[in-house]
Amino acid sequence: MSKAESQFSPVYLIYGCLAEKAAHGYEIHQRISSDLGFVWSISQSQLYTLLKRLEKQNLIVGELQLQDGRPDRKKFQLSMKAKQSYQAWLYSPVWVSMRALRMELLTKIYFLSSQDPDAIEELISKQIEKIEISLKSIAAQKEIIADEQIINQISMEIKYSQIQMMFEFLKQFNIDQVRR
Amino acid sequence: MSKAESQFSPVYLIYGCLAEKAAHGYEIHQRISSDLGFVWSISQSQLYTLLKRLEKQNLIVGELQLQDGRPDRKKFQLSMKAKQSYQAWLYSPVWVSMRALRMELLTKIYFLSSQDPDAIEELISKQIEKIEISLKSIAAQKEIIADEQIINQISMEIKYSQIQMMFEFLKQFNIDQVRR
DNA sequence: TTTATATACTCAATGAGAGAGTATATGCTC
DNA sequence: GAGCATATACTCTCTCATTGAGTATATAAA
Repeated sequence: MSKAESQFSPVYLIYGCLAEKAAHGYEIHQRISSDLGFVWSISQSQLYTLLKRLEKQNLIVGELQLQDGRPDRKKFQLSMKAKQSYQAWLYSPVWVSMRALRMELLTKIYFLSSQDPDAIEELISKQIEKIEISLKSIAAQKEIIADEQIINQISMEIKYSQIQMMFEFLKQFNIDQVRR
Repeated sequence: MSKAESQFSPVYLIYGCLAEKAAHGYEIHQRISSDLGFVWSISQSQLYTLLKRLEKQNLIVGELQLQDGRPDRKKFQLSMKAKQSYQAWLYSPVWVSMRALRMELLTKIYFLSSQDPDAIEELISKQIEKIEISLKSIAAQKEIIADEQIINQISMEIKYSQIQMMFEFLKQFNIDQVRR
């Protein structure tokens, strides 16, 4: 399980927000908290830290806006590179783990629902395929480790049931729910 | 969800190993990888970093052993304080989240199975109670957010199903499996 | 003879995440 | 009209998690 596969940092959450329109930190945080508050919980400071890092890496570009009566703020836009990596991310199914399926896949569906609702169906069917393959490989692994430490076996059993559950869930997922 | 409730760092994994006998880093890593490799994946360097931190905080005490033909090594023991916190941890049910139920609870069961197998039953029944309460509160929350962003609702739905699954799993858990 | 594996640990660097702090304006209550 | 909470907007510090690569020696396998 490589880093790229297993780790999903909130970077794409920022990209997703900025893909629709340039925004400043506070605004992004508001949106995430209200629309995805049960999927992600990201603190203000964490978000700002992340924005700074992305700006330093030239993945997003900030422009300071002076306001009076209000604190100044910095409006961010996606760089070309970030735009591309966001697009690639948005349309591809996630690595099969419960965390990714719950957090990352739902996030993709959320952004697709306002940015490209017609693509949701295909994403989900690609995801279902990927899960199917994964279930088979977990089943095979279960056989292999049948003589190992019982705790490992139980752990794998639980993992299997969870993914199976997501499999069923996605198969009967009603796309109209998330269409706007 | 406070840090203490939600975060389970591998610290207790180390405590659990050292509770049985003093050991050095390499040994601990071997044991975790083979017995709990599907539950945890912790790199060598992460383990050594952690050992250093715990030693610095006087939670474990290390003693350098010079070897010839082999690299020197450091044998660690639990401090009194760590022993107490380990005992308290070992017998209490975990915070209800999938991650904790899969990783932390199984780890407790694993250590109990060699350190105090008779206590497993009570731990599981306490855990079941705790899950029951949690399921009720999630169900109530589902009602409350029924008008919120659909993605949040779906996320909560998934969470509920997962925990329900663990609930059923624990209710029919056969303790003899893990008894030695 | 070379190469992989086992033993044992170090170091550097990045990233995640919590927590508290700063500053100003508006609205609301007593 | 005095005080107090809330909304706007962002900063700073610190700890801990995690990866990746490197060091050094001995033995077993090819």
